[in-house]
Amino acid sequence: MTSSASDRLPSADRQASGSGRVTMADIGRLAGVSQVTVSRALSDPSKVSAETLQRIKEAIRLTGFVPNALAGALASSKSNLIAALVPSITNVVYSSTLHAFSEIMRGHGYQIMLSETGHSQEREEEVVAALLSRRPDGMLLTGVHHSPSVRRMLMGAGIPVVEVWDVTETPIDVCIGFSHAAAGAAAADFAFESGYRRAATITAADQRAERRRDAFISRFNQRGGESVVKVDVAGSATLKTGREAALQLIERGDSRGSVVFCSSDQFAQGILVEAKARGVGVPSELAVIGFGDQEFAAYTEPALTSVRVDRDLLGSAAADALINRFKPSGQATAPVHDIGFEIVKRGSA
Amino acid sequence: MTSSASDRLPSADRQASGSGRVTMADIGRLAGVSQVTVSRALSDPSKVSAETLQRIKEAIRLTGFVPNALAGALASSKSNLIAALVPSITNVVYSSTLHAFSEIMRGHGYQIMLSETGHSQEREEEVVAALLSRRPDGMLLTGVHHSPSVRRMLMGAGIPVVEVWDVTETPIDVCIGFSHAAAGAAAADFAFESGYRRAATITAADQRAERRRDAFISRFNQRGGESVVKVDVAGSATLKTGREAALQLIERGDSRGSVVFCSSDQFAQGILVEAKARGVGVPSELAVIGFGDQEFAAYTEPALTSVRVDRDLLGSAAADALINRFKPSGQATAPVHDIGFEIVKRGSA
DNA sequence: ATGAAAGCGCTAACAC
DNA sequence: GTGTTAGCGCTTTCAT
Repeated sequence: MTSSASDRLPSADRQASGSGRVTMADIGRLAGVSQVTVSRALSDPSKVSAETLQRIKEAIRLTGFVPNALAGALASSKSNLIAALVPSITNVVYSSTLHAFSEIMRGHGYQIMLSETGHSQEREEEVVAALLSRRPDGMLLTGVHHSPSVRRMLMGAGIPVVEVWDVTETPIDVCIGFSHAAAGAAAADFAFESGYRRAATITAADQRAERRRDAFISRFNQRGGESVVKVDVAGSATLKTGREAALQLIERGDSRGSVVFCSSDQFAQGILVEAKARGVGVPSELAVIGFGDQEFAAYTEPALTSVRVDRDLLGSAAADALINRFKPSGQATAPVHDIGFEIVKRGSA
Repeated sequence: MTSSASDRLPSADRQASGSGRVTMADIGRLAGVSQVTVSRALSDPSKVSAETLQRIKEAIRLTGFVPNALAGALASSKSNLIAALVPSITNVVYSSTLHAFSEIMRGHGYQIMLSETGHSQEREEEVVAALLSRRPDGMLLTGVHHSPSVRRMLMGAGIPVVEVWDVTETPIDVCIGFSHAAAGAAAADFAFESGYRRAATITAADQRAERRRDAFISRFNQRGGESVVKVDVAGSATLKTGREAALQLIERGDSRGSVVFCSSDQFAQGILVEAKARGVGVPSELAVIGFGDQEFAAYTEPALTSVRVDRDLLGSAAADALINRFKPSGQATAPVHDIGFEIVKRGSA
């Protein structure tokens, strides 16, 4: 009987009105109560008598009612929506942070609105404006370099904002990351102390990668290393471009004994492959330092020496910071949280 | 004067009211027009006189007004929100489809609400319900196997739904993908015709991968190949687990001359690395077929033979299908679109 | 425990 | 070209 009743519902017809049309008022009518009571039953069942609750639940089941969160958000000024901006979701480095972030936010009842900025500030401006119109309760930003306009919009929005993957003296609100300059310098120290006196860099078109590169070069020179060979790659880091860059280096002829500081493990793996294909020994003839310590880094041959960053922690700490800001007690979060990094020594350097 | 005026705005104070409090009515007051005129100026400037438009724009600039899309959506029953569900965003295979999809949707003014299902049907149910309450104008689903409850909710919602990465006789609405059974069988044909008579599979815990595996085995046997060695990996496909699986195969001793059909290029790369580390020749002693033809597949040593699927096309075709359904003329889209696949022969098999 | 009224900030008719 | 009047479907506040 129950199933046959629900089978007859008009909502089974997808091009027809559908459950989108059922409102709390309708449920109330079916359950013999007012619309507010339905609202209460859903937001805090303890405020409603057991029998009423039963009838309401039954009516919801029968109609396939789905509450309209848009209306709820408008009335309560709480959207339960979080906007998240990443340079690119196809880059594991960012998507893993996003994953960790959204898992936690989801657990607290928040939905994620995602947008990619593609490393472009203009794009970020458009996207931030569009997202803010959706009245998110909070926002996740990647990086700390934003246009004045973006900063203004965000400050004006009056919502918690977390910037990840970098640190700065002037966060918009909360900021969780590490110093890319420090990472580059640490890599240079590591290289120098491992005995290398010649070095090269392979860097993708990413602001943060460029800061690591610059810090690496400056520190390496400062400690007395030879002048560093700089290879900049236009797009993003791939195994392919890594191989090409490696080839460039190898063909220069003067790369023997160099250590190559890569802006990502993809590049580093490319060097490994190209070196193996050309019979160049790693690390004996060419040493490699990756960045990101991606999942595969420990399993290449030789295993990659890489700069490890806890990408998941970046995401989960960002989520925790937001959640914390939502509490009335909020504000307790430190404005800047440096999670640091670690150089993981393996076989490649 | 202009800048000093805006500098004094309360919206510059982030913990204060912020721009979130400015409404169209406020803008109207400042510009000396009614609220509706402001609404018109924003949605269709041609409906408003040039001078009025100017004053409205100025007022918006001064206040940092950001329209409330929540209210707009409620009033117009058009949210400009699209819900997208993927098993995992850290898997490039899915994130690239999502990327292509969201680029196009963004170009048409739609925002993406993202959720991960982690290959779990229960999880998908929760997530679909939560997302539907946000009244998205359309939804992207990965895969075609959904619980009855999900199908019911979606049919009831009366919005366009695109299922990607698979095909089925019974799509919820529109479906764009390819037959995994056909892909597995094609790989078996390829292997057999390449002369291999022994085979193995390495498969991650993914429904679609399992269907490819089963079809591979059944076709390989059917054509007279030896019984296929099946290695199933619990989690997702990584270089690490690929190496481990390869080791398992190699240590069995009877793998010489086998071809291994992998559920992803990550696995395939793992086999390559492990084989090289153990001095096992590829493809002479062990041949490898990957799946996905990821960016790196062409640049490993040897380059990977893999089943190529146009992941971007999957995303962009899905977006086009939705956009098309939104047009009054809509419905013209074919319910099922099989984009096929292609076996790319390289060095590994 | 439940209801009535007001209103969130917009868009959609319909006037003029 | 612009204003007025009604809602959209909820939550909030105040009664009862």
